[in-house]
Amino acid sequence: MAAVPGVRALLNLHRSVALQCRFALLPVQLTPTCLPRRLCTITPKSNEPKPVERLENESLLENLNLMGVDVKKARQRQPGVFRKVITNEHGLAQFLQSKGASHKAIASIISRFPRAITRTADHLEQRWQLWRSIFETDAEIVSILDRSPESFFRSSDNENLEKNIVFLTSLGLNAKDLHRLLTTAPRTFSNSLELNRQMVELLEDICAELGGKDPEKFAKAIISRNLYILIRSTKRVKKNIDDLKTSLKLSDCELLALLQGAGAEILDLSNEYLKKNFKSLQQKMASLGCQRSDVKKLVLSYPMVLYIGTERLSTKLDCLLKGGITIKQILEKPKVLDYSTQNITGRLEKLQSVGYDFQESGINILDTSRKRFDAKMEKLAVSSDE
DNA sequence: CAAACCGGGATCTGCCATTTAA
DNA sequence: TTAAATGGCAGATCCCGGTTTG
Repeated sequence: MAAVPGVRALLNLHRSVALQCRFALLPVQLTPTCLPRRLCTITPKSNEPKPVERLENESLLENLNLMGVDVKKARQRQPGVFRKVITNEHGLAQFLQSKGASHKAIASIISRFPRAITRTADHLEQRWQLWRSIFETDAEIVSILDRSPESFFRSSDNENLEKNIVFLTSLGLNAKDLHRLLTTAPRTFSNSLELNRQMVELLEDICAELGGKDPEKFAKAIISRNLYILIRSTKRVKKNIDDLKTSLKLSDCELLALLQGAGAEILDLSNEYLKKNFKSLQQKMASLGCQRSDVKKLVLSYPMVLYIGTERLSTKLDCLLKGGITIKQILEKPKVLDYSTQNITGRLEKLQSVGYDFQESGINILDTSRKRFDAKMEKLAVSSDE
């Protein structure tokens, strides 16, 4: 508002004074802080009060406070930043502002990832341009920074970022895939090229081991189906694949199909979670009189069932069964499990009120969008009136 | 035409531990 | 030795609608 330019002028003034002070103090400060430390290493007396080694940069603290940064939180995250002699908080703020970030967003970004203020203007511009090679607008980038400042700022290696983009493109991911990837899992692009490469190699190796003919295509398929895969550890992904294979007793061929299909989404579950969910799924199914083969069939046709937590899955199934649907029907049309228990419950009630017969009409009606469901309900209501 | 099939979109960071660099 | 860089982890679905099929 009206006050903003005034404040900024004040900040700039303050900044230039502060800089002068810092430079003026620099040679003077270095001597006394270094000297006692050296003495200490020669005669270490642990009981003596340690000389304060490096003080926090006072003008920096003041600047950040004025900018609305949550200094306490920031200090807790990255204390080292606060002892730096030269920082670029104003440069960063101006930069982000020029890209359309609000003051509030900027403060929040620095609060959550203080090291951002150590980046130079040139560096920032370069990194931004690299991101812009994937995004259409600055606004998209701003919203991601606001969501996850760490993804953008954690690495200062722009060259590595560039190599990642080249690498991912070389996998056959197109512009749209890259866009989705950077939007969804921005951390991927701050990974070292090596780390990303290792995951891709793991996937390709697995494909080859299972007798797949096109490992590159396989890796690409998994990445585009599971955008989080590259921010998982190879250890985790490998273990999940092994576990799936053994617990379901899958043939190579079945596993291959599962992984490059809907199963890709399941790979980034934590190892424990996957195991636990599989176990409880099996128990639940057994208690409903199902065979092992039923469980296998269910997982193969609808892998996301393993994504559902023990408790939730149990209540969801019970809710369906209580509504007059058989487990056999669920096995045939597992996608009904996609919907929330609340949603299912509501629909079951409505359907019951018009006397819908699941045995006769099937349960597909549960697996449909709200709009379509409501439209259908209206027709049913009319016909049941007559 | 309605029903069934099928894939996609939203979302997923913020912290801790270890290694590397200065 | 400190700070920076990097790797890793836990957490835990739901919904929509274009297209094909019958």
